[in-house]
Amino acid sequence: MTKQEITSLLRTRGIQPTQQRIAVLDYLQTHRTHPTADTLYRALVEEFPTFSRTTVYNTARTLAKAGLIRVITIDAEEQRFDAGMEQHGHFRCTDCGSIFDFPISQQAMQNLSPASYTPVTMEVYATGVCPHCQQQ
Amino acid sequence: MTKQEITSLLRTRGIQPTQQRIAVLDYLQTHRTHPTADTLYRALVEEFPTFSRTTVYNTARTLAKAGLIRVITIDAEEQRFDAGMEQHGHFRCTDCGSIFDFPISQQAMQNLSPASYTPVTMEVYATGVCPHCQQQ
DNA sequence: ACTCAATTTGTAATCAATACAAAGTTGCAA
DNA sequence: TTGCAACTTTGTATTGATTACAAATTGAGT
Repeated sequence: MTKQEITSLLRTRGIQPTQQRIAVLDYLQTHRTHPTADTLYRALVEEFPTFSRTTVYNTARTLAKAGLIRVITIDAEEQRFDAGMEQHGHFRCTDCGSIFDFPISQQAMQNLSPASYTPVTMEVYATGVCPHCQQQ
Repeated sequence: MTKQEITSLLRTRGIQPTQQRIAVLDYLQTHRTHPTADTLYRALVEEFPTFSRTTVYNTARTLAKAGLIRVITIDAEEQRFDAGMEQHGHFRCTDCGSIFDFPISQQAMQNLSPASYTPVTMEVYATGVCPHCQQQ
């Protein structure tokens, strides 16, 4: 997605397309690494010398509320952000700490939905050792 | 589960059945309310006047490592504990903050499992407004 | 009882996240 | 363009859950 497209996307959601917001969403769309707030800050302060950690949190909350990103709490330590809005699960390696996406079929996801509630969001978190670390 | 049963359960897992550990596991098995560390502390300090918050965390980690309880991170704020080891998902109401269990069929859970990883644990978190809050 | 290791406990420290107010920016109307 | 009001960003101070740590206590085996 180009910055132009991000700008109009934000506008359609009623969010002022500020430089910082565009940069954060752009970064998350480009880097599907589920970064923490700190990682995001360190990356973007290069581009915006006055960038602030508070802005990361403010922006993330704004984008999450608008359904443009999701907040991942698979790691109890700190929250992570993901611009991948299509259906998928997250796998965290207990060895290297990396977080990987894995596909979940539409059918499998629908089967999960609890009968007595009407969930707005649904997250699937798996934990174990990733293939790479298993080889070690 | 009686305290006797909890005691031998701990023994079979190679965990010293101390008063505090028995009390924590007993509380979690009796109260399926997904309490926070603080809630657990306030409840148990009544019984053990010298009870400490640190013990809550120590004990929880020990029990979780042994597979006797699970740590729930559906709420980014603070972690919660659950002695329900059978298969189920968690629903958090964004209004009242309560967390409810909901059933997940064996089949549905197996369908989730990612092909490229071998997960050790799997959590399903749903968020929305619970029936009770929807009536308001 | 005695001893050594495991556990508990209280306090201090850590650190992610938030509160807040000042400074900066943007949109809009005249 | 100018000015104003609302919104955003930013830096600092604060909060609050969790962990580190060392002293005190408990427990198991001899």
